[in-house]
Amino acid sequence: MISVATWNINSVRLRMPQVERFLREQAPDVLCLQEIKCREEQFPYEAFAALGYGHSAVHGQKGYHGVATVSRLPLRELGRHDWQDNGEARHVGVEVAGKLILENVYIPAGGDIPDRSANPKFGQKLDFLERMTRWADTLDRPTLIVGDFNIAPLDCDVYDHKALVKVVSHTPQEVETLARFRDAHGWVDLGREHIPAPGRNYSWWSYRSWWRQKDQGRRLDHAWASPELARQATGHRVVEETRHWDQPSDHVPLITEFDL
DNA sequence: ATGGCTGGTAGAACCAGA
Repeated sequence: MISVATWNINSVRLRMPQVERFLREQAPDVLCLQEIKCREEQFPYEAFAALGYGHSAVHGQKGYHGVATVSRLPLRELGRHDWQDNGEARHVGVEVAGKLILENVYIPAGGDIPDRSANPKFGQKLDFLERMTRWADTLDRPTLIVGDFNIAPLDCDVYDHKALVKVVSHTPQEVETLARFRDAHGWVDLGREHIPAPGRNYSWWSYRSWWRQKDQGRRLDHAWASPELARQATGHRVVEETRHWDQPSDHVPLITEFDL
């Protein structure tokens, strides 16, 4: 059995107490982090090693973004894609224990206005997805891709579909672009395999207080597997309680278990 | 109903998140 967690941590250095608690309580074999917000030399390797997570693949940058995969099992780094073609650190790929190809990705948020000409960030988000799609079309090994996709694909993945259909993260253009990525490889959305729609399955709530009070969540974080690997997924859960801890990330972790 | 919150880099207000 191999268990893989993914969590947008919103600054790994600030959030290490929460990460430690999560690893002690949930004990996944592998943890994929997004938004570590530090350079590689600033990453808390020693703290992870002390918890048993001595293997890591870190792709960081100063201040923003950044991803890291830490593991109790040996990792072999496979590479880092720059699907936005602008130097931002948003992906790292590894092989876990010679058994699992694991891609850790942080898809761009996309800014405020869902229009490529008015808002270049929205175009960059779509371009990122289209480059991912071309990459997915070439895959020839069972793969797991996890991370913060910054898209809530189903109507039931947001608290109010009608209210959010023009809000970046839930627009038809993003949902359709993500569907083309899915279809390029036949990815299986494990979150909805194990928690069928319209079951409650949010992974993000704004820090702004009334959003939290009204449970206005969105499902932005995902674990998608190749079809053959998806059949080996034996469990999947959202650890929602972390959103109620002190100084929480605005995202909560997902954990998927595989019979490997 | 409002994204009226949060983190990083600054070294005061910005940018970025989504």
